[in-house]
Amino acid sequence: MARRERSRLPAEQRRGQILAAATALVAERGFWGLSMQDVADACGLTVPGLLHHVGSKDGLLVAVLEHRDEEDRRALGEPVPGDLRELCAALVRRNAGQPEIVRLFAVLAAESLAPEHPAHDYFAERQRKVLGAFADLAEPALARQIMATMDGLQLQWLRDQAGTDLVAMWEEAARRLFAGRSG
Amino acid sequence: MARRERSRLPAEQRRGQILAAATALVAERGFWGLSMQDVADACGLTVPGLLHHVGSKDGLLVAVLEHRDEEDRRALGEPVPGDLRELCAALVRRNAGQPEIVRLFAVLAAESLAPEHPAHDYFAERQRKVLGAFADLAEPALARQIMATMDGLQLQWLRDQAGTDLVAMWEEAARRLFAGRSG
DNA sequence: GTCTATAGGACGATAGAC
DNA sequence: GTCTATCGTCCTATAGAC
Repeated sequence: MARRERSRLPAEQRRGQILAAATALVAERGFWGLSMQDVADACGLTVPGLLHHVGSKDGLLVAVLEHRDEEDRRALGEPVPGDLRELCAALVRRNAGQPEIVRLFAVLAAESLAPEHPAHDYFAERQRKVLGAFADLAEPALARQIMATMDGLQLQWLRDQAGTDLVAMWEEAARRLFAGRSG
Repeated sequence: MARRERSRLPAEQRRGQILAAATALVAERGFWGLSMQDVADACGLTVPGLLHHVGSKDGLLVAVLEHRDEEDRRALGEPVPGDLRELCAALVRRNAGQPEIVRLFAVLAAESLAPEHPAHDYFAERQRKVLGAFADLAEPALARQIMATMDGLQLQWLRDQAGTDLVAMWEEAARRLFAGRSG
Protein backbone atom coordinates (compact mmCIF):
# COMPACT_ATOMS: atom_id res chain seq x y z
CA MET A 1 0.00 0.00 0.00
CA ALA A 2 2.48 2.56 -1.20
CA ARG A 3 1.30 5.93 -0.06
CA ARG A 4 2.45 9.08 -1.81
CA GLU A 5 5.37 10.70 -0.08
CA ARG A 6 4.23 14.03 1.32
CA SER A 7 6.59 16.84 2.20
CA ARG A 8 6.11 19.55 4.75
CA LEU A 9 6.72 22.87 3.07
CA PRO A 10 6.95 26.41 4.45
CA ALA A 11 3.58 28.12 4.08
CA GLU A 12 4.68 30.69 1.54
CA GLN A 13 6.20 28.12 -0.79
CA ARG A 14 3.20 25.83 -0.46
CA ARG A 15 0.95 28.73 -1.29
CA GLY A 16 2.84 29.38 -4.48
CA GLN A 17 2.49 25.75 -5.46
CA ILE A 18 -1.25 25.81 -4.76
CA LEU A 19 -1.81 28.98 -6.78
CA ALA A 20 0.10 27.57 -9.76
CA ALA A 21 -1.89 24.35 -9.74
CA ALA A 22 -5.20 26.16 -9.25
CA THR A 23 -4.44 28.59 -12.07
CA ALA A 24 -3.95 25.73 -14.50
CA LEU A 25 -7.05 23.86 -13.37
CA VAL A 26 -9.35 26.90 -13.36
CA ALA A 27 -8.16 27.77 -16.86
CA GLU A 28 -9.06 24.24 -17.89
CA ARG A 29 -12.43 23.86 -16.19
CA GLY A 30 -13.59 27.21 -14.95
CA PHE A 31 -14.60 27.75 -11.35
CA TRP A 32 -17.81 25.73 -11.42
CA GLY A 33 -15.90 22.79 -12.87
CA LEU A 34 -12.98 23.05 -10.47
CA SER A 35 -12.58 20.34 -7.85
CA MET A 36 -10.62 20.90 -4.65
CA GLN A 37 -9.62 17.24 -4.83
CA ASP A 38 -7.83 17.83 -8.13
CA VAL A 39 -5.98 20.84 -6.75
CA ALA A 40 -4.98 18.90 -3.65
CA ASP A 41 -3.77 15.95 -5.75
CA ALA A 42 -1.69 18.24 -7.94
CA CYS A 43 0.04 19.54 -4.81
CA GLY A 44 0.50 16.20 -3.06
CA LEU A 45 -1.92 17.29 -0.35
CA THR A 46 -5.20 16.04 1.03
CA VAL A 47 -8.25 18.24 0.69
CA PRO A 48 -8.25 19.38 4.32
CA GLY A 49 -4.56 20.14 3.95
CA LEU A 50 -5.42 22.38 1.01
CA LEU A 51 -8.29 24.04 2.85
CA HIS A 52 -5.96 24.88 5.69
CA HIS A 53 -4.18 27.28 3.31
CA VAL A 54 -7.04 28.82 1.39
CA GLY A 55 -10.02 28.54 3.73
CA SER A 56 -12.60 27.62 1.12
CA LYS A 57 -13.07 27.10 -2.58
CA ASP A 58 -14.12 30.74 -3.02
CA GLY A 59 -11.07 31.76 -1.05
CA LEU A 60 -8.88 29.85 -3.48
CA LEU A 61 -10.32 31.73 -6.46
CA VAL A 62 -9.83 35.07 -4.75
CA ALA A 63 -6.23 34.14 -3.99
CA VAL A 64 -5.59 33.20 -7.62
CA LEU A 65 -6.95 36.50 -8.91
CA GLU A 66 -5.12 38.58 -6.31
CA HIS A 67 -1.92 36.78 -7.18
CA ARG A 68 -2.41 37.59 -10.87
CA ASP A 69 -2.92 41.25 -10.06
CA GLU A 70 0.32 41.30 -8.12
CA GLU A 71 2.21 39.70 -10.99
CA ASP A 72 0.71 42.20 -13.40
CA ARG A 73 1.71 45.14 -11.26
CA ARG A 74 5.23 43.71 -11.12
CA ALA A 75 5.41 43.15 -14.89
CA LEU A 76 4.09 46.60 -15.68
CA GLY A 77 6.51 48.11 -13.21
CA GLU A 78 8.38 48.75 -16.44
CA PRO A 79 7.78 52.28 -17.67
CA VAL A 80 4.15 52.22 -18.86
CA PRO A 81 3.86 53.68 -22.36
CA GLY A 82 1.89 56.92 -22.48
CA ASP A 83 0.98 56.13 -26.06
CA LEU A 84 -2.11 53.92 -26.28
CA ARG A 85 -0.99 52.05 -29.36
CA GLU A 86 2.33 51.15 -27.74
CA LEU A 87 0.61 50.23 -24.47
CA CYS A 88 -1.68 47.81 -26.30
CA ALA A 89 1.17 46.27 -28.23
CA ALA A 90 3.02 45.67 -24.97
CA LEU A 91 -0.04 44.03 -23.41
CA VAL A 92 -0.52 41.78 -26.43
CA ARG A 93 3.14 40.78 -26.54
CA ARG A 94 2.97 39.84 -22.89
CA ASN A 95 -0.24 37.84 -23.34
CA ALA A 96 1.13 35.98 -26.34
CA GLY A 97 3.74 34.44 -24.06
CA GLN A 98 1.31 33.16 -21.41
CA PRO A 99 -1.66 31.50 -23.08
CA GLU A 100 -2.66 29.71 -19.89
CA ILE A 101 -3.18 32.99 -18.06
CA VAL A 102 -5.10 34.43 -20.99
CA ARG A 103 -7.33 31.39 -20.92
CA LEU A 104 -7.85 31.70 -17.17
CA PHE A 105 -9.20 35.19 -17.69
CA ALA A 106 -11.21 34.31 -20.79
CA VAL A 107 -13.00 31.45 -19.02
CA LEU A 108 -13.61 33.37 -15.80
CA ALA A 109 -14.70 36.51 -17.65
CA ALA A 110 -17.51 34.58 -19.31
CA GLU A 111 -18.44 32.44 -16.31
CA SER A 112 -18.55 35.47 -14.03
CA LEU A 113 -21.27 37.16 -16.08
CA ALA A 114 -23.61 35.34 -13.68
CA PRO A 115 -24.28 37.74 -10.79
CA GLU A 116 -23.80 35.10 -8.11
CA HIS A 117 -20.41 33.97 -9.43
CA PRO A 118 -17.71 34.60 -6.80
CA ALA A 119 -15.67 36.61 -9.33
CA HIS A 120 -18.59 38.65 -10.67
CA ASP A 121 -17.67 41.89 -8.92
CA TYR A 122 -13.99 41.42 -9.64
CA PHE A 123 -14.58 41.28 -13.39
CA ALA A 124 -17.09 44.11 -13.41
CA GLU A 125 -14.53 46.30 -11.66
CA ARG A 126 -11.78 45.09 -13.98
CA GLN A 127 -13.74 46.12 -17.06
CA ARG A 128 -14.42 49.50 -15.53
CA LYS A 129 -10.70 50.01 -14.82
CA VAL A 130 -9.44 48.88 -18.22
CA LEU A 131 -11.96 50.99 -20.12
CA GLY A 132 -11.11 53.92 -17.88
CA ALA A 133 -7.37 53.58 -18.46
CA PHE A 134 -7.79 53.33 -22.22
CA ALA A 135 -10.24 56.21 -22.27
CA ASP A 136 -7.61 58.43 -20.66
CA LEU A 137 -5.60 58.07 -23.87
CA ALA A 138 -8.40 58.01 -26.47
CA GLU A 139 -12.08 58.71 -26.95
CA PRO A 140 -14.34 56.32 -24.97
CA ALA A 141 -15.82 54.58 -28.01
CA LEU A 142 -12.38 53.76 -29.34
CA ALA A 143 -11.39 52.47 -25.90
CA ARG A 144 -14.33 50.05 -25.96
CA GLN A 145 -13.46 48.89 -29.44
CA ILE A 146 -9.83 48.31 -28.56
CA MET A 147 -10.69 46.25 -25.51
CA ALA A 148 -13.26 44.26 -27.52
CA THR A 149 -10.77 43.56 -30.30
CA MET A 150 -8.11 42.34 -27.90
CA ASP A 151 -10.53 40.07 -26.06
CA GLY A 152 -12.02 38.68 -29.26
CA LEU A 153 -8.70 38.04 -30.97
CA GLN A 154 -7.45 36.24 -27.88
CA LEU A 155 -10.43 33.89 -28.00
CA GLN A 156 -9.76 33.08 -31.65
CA TRP A 157 -6.10 32.56 -30.91
CA LEU A 158 -6.80 30.22 -27.99
CA ARG A 159 -9.22 28.20 -30.10
CA ASP A 160 -6.86 27.42 -32.96
CA GLN A 161 -3.50 27.96 -31.37
CA ALA A 162 -1.90 25.76 -34.00
CA GLY A 163 -1.63 28.23 -36.83
CA THR A 164 -2.17 31.73 -35.49
CA ASP A 165 0.11 34.47 -34.23
CA LEU A 166 -1.58 36.74 -31.71
CA VAL A 167 0.91 39.56 -32.08
CA ALA A 168 0.59 39.61 -35.88
CA MET A 169 -3.21 39.52 -35.67
CA TRP A 170 -3.14 42.46 -33.31
CA GLU A 171 -0.72 44.53 -35.40
CA GLU A 172 -2.96 44.13 -38.40
CA ALA A 173 -6.03 45.09 -36.38
CA ALA A 174 -4.25 48.05 -34.79
CA ARG A 175 -3.50 49.48 -38.23
CA ARG A 176 -7.24 49.87 -38.81
CA LEU A 177 -8.05 50.96 -35.25
CA PHE A 178 -5.48 53.73 -35.18
CA ALA A 179 -5.82 54.71 -38.84
CA GLY A 180 -6.90 58.30 -38.36
CA ARG A 181 -4.29 59.19 -35.73
CA SER A 182 -0.70 60.22 -35.11
CA GLY A 183 0.99 56.98 -33.88
CA MET B 1 -47.04 15.90 2.08
CA ALA B 2 -48.11 17.99 -0.88
CA ARG B 3 -46.41 16.70 -3.96
CA ARG B 4 -45.97 18.86 -7.04
CA GLU B 5 -48.62 18.24 -9.64
CA ARG B 6 -47.04 16.70 -12.71
CA SER B 7 -48.56 16.71 -16.15
CA ARG B 8 -48.00 14.24 -18.92
CA LEU B 9 -47.04 16.13 -22.07
CA PRO B 10 -46.57 15.01 -25.67
CA ALA B 11 -42.89 14.35 -26.35
CA GLU B 12 -42.35 17.19 -28.76
CA GLN B 13 -43.85 19.79 -26.47
CA ARG B 14 -41.94 18.47 -23.48
CA ARG B 15 -38.76 18.64 -25.49
CA GLY B 16 -39.35 22.30 -26.25
CA GLN B 17 -39.87 22.99 -22.57
CA ILE B 18 -36.67 21.15 -21.66
CA LEU B 19 -34.60 23.01 -24.25
CA ALA B 20 -35.90 26.37 -23.10
CA ALA B 21 -35.09 25.61 -19.47
CA ALA B 22 -31.67 24.18 -20.31
CA THR B 23 -30.78 27.19 -22.46
CA ALA B 24 -31.43 29.53 -19.58
CA LEU B 25 -29.52 27.41 -17.06
CA VAL B 26 -26.49 26.78 -19.28
CA ALA B 27 -26.28 30.50 -20.00
CA GLU B 28 -26.27 31.08 -16.24
CA ARG B 29 -23.83 28.40 -15.13
CA GLY B 30 -22.10 26.92 -18.16
CA PHE B 31 -22.04 23.22 -18.84
CA TRP B 32 -19.77 22.19 -15.97
CA GLY B 33 -21.97 24.09 -13.56
CA LEU B 34 -25.25 22.77 -14.96
CA SER B 35 -27.20 20.30 -12.85
CA MET B 36 -29.72 17.90 -14.33
CA GLN B 37 -31.70 18.29 -11.14
CA ASP B 38 -32.18 22.00 -11.79
CA VAL B 39 -33.33 21.37 -15.34
CA ALA B 40 -35.74 18.69 -14.17
CA ASP B 41 -37.13 20.96 -11.46
CA ALA B 42 -37.69 23.77 -13.94
CA CYS B 43 -39.75 21.39 -16.05
CA GLY B 44 -41.71 19.77 -13.25
CA LEU B 45 -39.96 16.46 -13.91
CA THR B 46 -37.78 14.07 -11.98
CA VAL B 47 -34.23 13.49 -13.18
CA PRO B 48 -34.96 10.07 -14.73
CA GLY B 49 -37.93 11.64 -16.46
CA LEU B 50 -35.62 14.24 -17.95
CA LEU B 51 -33.05 11.63 -18.96
CA HIS B 52 -35.73 9.70 -20.80
CA HIS B 53 -35.89 12.63 -23.25
CA VAL B 54 -32.25 13.60 -23.67
CA GLY B 55 -30.32 10.43 -22.88
CA SER B 56 -27.51 12.05 -20.92
CA LYS B 57 -26.17 15.40 -19.80
CA ASP B 58 -23.97 15.60 -22.89
CA GLY B 59 -26.99 14.74 -25.00
CA LEU B 60 -28.86 17.67 -23.49
CA LEU B 61 -26.12 20.11 -24.47
CA VAL B 62 -26.00 18.76 -28.00
CA ALA B 63 -29.77 19.14 -28.26
CA VAL B 64 -29.59 22.76 -27.07
CA LEU B 65 -26.95 23.66 -29.65
CA GLU B 66 -28.70 21.86 -32.50
CA HIS B 67 -31.90 23.65 -31.59
CA ARG B 68 -30.12 27.01 -31.74
CA ASP B 69 -28.76 26.22 -35.17
CA GLU B 70 -32.24 25.41 -36.41
CA GLU B 71 -33.60 28.67 -35.05
CA ASP B 72 -30.75 30.57 -36.68
CA ARG B 73 -31.36 28.95 -40.03
CA ARG B 74 -35.01 29.90 -39.72
CA ALA B 75 -34.26 33.51 -38.73
CA LEU B 76 -31.73 33.99 -41.52
CA GLY B 77 -34.17 32.55 -43.98
CA GLU B 78 -34.65 36.23 -44.65
CA PRO B 79 -32.64 37.32 -47.66
CA VAL B 80 -29.03 37.25 -46.41
CA PRO B 81 -27.26 40.51 -47.25
CA GLY B 82 -24.42 40.11 -49.71
CA ASP B 83 -22.78 43.19 -48.23
CA LEU B 84 -20.65 42.34 -45.21
CA ARG B 85 -21.35 45.56 -43.35
CA GLU B 86 -25.09 45.07 -43.68
CA LEU B 87 -24.80 41.39 -42.75
CA CYS B 88 -22.96 42.29 -39.54
CA ALA B 89 -25.46 44.98 -38.67
CA ALA B 90 -28.28 42.46 -39.09
CA LEU B 91 -26.51 39.94 -36.84
CA VAL B 92 -25.91 42.56 -34.16
CA ARG B 93 -29.51 43.82 -34.26
CA ARG B 94 -30.71 40.25 -33.82
CA ASN B 95 -28.34 39.58 -30.94
CA ALA B 96 -29.29 42.79 -29.18
CA GLY B 97 -32.79 41.39 -28.78
CA GLN B 98 -31.81 38.08 -27.20
CA PRO B 99 -29.17 38.64 -24.53
CA GLU B 100 -29.75 35.23 -22.99
CA ILE B 101 -28.77 33.45 -26.21
CA VAL B 102 -25.73 35.66 -26.61
CA ARG B 103 -24.72 34.78 -23.10
CA LEU B 104 -25.24 31.07 -23.75
CA PHE B 105 -22.76 31.25 -26.59
CA ALA B 106 -20.33 33.51 -24.75
CA VAL B 107 -20.13 31.16 -21.77
CA LEU B 108 -19.90 27.98 -23.82
CA ALA B 109 -17.38 29.51 -26.25
CA ALA B 110 -14.98 30.13 -23.37
CA GLU B 111 -15.67 26.91 -21.46
CA SER B 112 -15.27 24.83 -24.61
CA LEU B 113 -11.69 25.97 -25.13
CA ALA B 114 -10.86 22.89 -23.05
CA PRO B 115 -10.31 20.03 -25.51
CA GLU B 116 -12.36 17.54 -23.51
CA HIS B 117 -15.40 19.81 -23.26
CA PRO B 118 -18.41 18.21 -25.00
CA ALA B 119 -18.89 21.31 -27.17
CA HIS B 120 -15.21 21.74 -28.07
CA ASP B 121 -15.51 20.49 -31.64
CA TYR B 122 -18.79 22.33 -32.18
CA PHE B 123 -17.21 25.69 -31.35
CA ALA B 124 -14.03 24.99 -33.32
CA GLU B 125 -16.15 24.25 -36.37
CA ARG B 126 -18.33 27.27 -35.70
CA GLN B 127 -15.35 29.62 -35.68
CA ARG B 128 -14.11 28.06 -38.92
CA LYS B 129 -17.50 28.60 -40.57
CA VAL B 130 -18.00 32.18 -39.41
CA LEU B 131 -14.50 33.25 -40.40
CA GLY B 132 -14.98 31.51 -43.74
CA ALA B 133 -18.29 33.23 -44.43
CA PHE B 134 -16.89 36.66 -43.52
CA ALA B 135 -13.75 36.03 -45.54
CA ASP B 136 -15.86 35.44 -48.64
CA LEU B 137 -16.86 39.09 -48.43
CA ALA B 138 -13.61 40.65 -47.21
CA GLU B 139 -9.93 39.96 -46.72
CA PRO B 140 -9.23 37.28 -44.08
CA ALA B 141 -7.55 39.63 -41.59
CA LEU B 142 -10.53 41.96 -41.64
CA ALA B 143 -12.85 38.97 -41.17
CA ARG B 144 -10.97 37.99 -38.02
CA GLN B 145 -11.10 41.53 -36.71
CA ILE B 146 -14.81 41.85 -37.33
CA MET B 147 -15.58 38.61 -35.54
CA ALA B 148 -13.32 39.61 -32.65
CA THR B 149 -14.97 43.01 -32.33
CA MET B 150 -18.47 41.54 -32.28
CA ASP B 151 -17.55 38.94 -29.67
CA GLY B 152 -15.72 41.43 -27.50
CA LEU B 153 -18.41 44.10 -27.62
CA GLN B 154 -21.01 41.50 -26.70
CA LEU B 155 -19.05 40.57 -23.59
CA GLN B 156 -18.84 44.22 -22.52
CA TRP B 157 -22.51 44.66 -23.18
CA LEU B 158 -23.48 41.59 -21.16
CA ARG B 159 -21.33 42.74 -18.27
CA ASP B 160 -22.87 46.18 -17.82
CA GLN B 161 -26.19 45.76 -19.50
CA ALA B 162 -27.57 48.67 -17.55
CA GLY B 163 -26.20 51.51 -19.57
CA THR B 164 -24.97 50.24 -22.92
CA ASP B 165 -26.53 49.89 -26.36
CA LEU B 166 -25.03 47.03 -28.35
CA VAL B 167 -26.26 48.30 -31.70
CA ALA B 168 -24.85 51.78 -31.14
CA MET B 169 -21.52 50.36 -29.97
CA TRP B 170 -21.31 48.25 -33.11
CA GLU B 171 -22.22 51.08 -35.48
CA GLU B 172 -19.45 53.20 -34.04
CA ALA B 173 -16.97 50.33 -34.35
CA ALA B 174 -18.09 49.50 -37.88
CA ARG B 175 -17.30 53.04 -38.98
CA ARG B 176 -13.63 52.42 -38.17
CA LEU B 177 -13.59 48.84 -39.45
CA PHE B 178 -15.03 49.70 -42.83
CA ALA B 179 -13.35 53.08 -43.14
CA GLY B 180 -11.37 52.43 -46.30
CA ARG B 181 -14.19 50.79 -48.26
CA SER B 182 -17.26 51.38 -50.39
CA GLY B 183 -20.21 50.61 -47.99
C1' DG C 1 1.28 22.26 8.51
C1' DT C 2 -0.74 18.18 7.58
C1' DC C 3 -3.19 14.32 8.60
C1' DT C 4 -7.47 10.74 9.39
C1' DA C 5 -12.13 10.38 9.82
C1' DT C 6 -16.41 11.72 8.79
C1' DA C 7 -20.42 14.46 8.12
C1' DG C 8 -23.83 15.54 4.86
C1' DG C 9 -25.05 16.34 0.30
C1' DA C 10 -25.22 16.63 -4.77
C1' DC C 11 -24.06 14.44 -8.75
C1' DG C 12 -25.19 11.47 -13.27
C1' DA C 13 -27.05 7.32 -14.47
C1' DT C 14 -29.61 2.68 -14.45
C1' DA C 15 -33.38 -0.87 -13.50
C1' DG C 16 -37.78 -1.85 -13.49
C1' DA C 17 -42.75 -0.75 -12.28
C1' DC C 18 -46.85 1.63 -13.93
C1' DG D 1 -43.86 9.27 -20.63
C1' DT D 2 -42.98 9.28 -16.04
C1' DC D 3 -42.16 7.39 -11.77
C1' DT D 4 -39.60 5.22 -7.32
C1' DA D 5 -35.65 3.27 -5.70
C1' DT D 6 -31.06 2.82 -5.76
C1' DC D 7 -26.06 2.65 -7.06
C1' DG D 8 -21.58 4.45 -6.92
C1' DT D 9 -19.06 8.43 -7.14
C1' DC D 10 -17.86 12.95 -6.31
C1' DC D 11 -18.15 17.13 -3.67
C1' DT D 12 -16.97 20.98 0.19
C1' DA D 13 -16.26 21.44 4.72
C1' DT D 14 -15.43 20.44 9.81
C1' DA D 15 -13.38 18.20 14.13
C1' DG D 16 -9.68 16.86 16.29
C1' DA D 17 -5.13 14.20 16.52
C1' DC D 18 -0.16 14.64 15.68
